[in-house]
Amino acid sequence: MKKNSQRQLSTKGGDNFYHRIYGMVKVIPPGKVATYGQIAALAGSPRGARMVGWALHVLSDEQLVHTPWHRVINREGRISTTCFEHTCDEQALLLKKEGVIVRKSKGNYWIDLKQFQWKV
DNA sequence: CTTATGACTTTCA
DNA sequence: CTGAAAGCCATAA
Repeated sequence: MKKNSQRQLSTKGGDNFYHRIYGMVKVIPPGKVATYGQIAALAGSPRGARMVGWALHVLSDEQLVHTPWHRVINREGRISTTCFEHTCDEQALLLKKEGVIVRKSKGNYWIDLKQFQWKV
């Protein structure tokens, strides 16, 4: 039997930590933000930051409404992908409404993690 | 089943 | 300090 470097049967296990990620994101209080690594660590995978991004990426529009994905940002306290589409603008707006100070710098939004990073 | 890529993070030089 | 590479799990082809 070869050692599977990558899990082909990803759907195996039943309890996908995807749902855990969603739960963590939903637990983020308003006016606070969390990083992918933080959510991943809380979800049980300290290095699963990418999965957090994927998890949010695969979320349906209706799920996005129930999930404060805008409170999830990268380690720099900045929005990833250099802003996908209008989503970044919406995120910044939502965060501002919650009281989070979002600085705009050359098309990128920066958030003060020292002040707004969600701490358990 | 294998290869490649991704809303990321951390470590080494 | 900056830059490059590896690591991680899952999805797509």
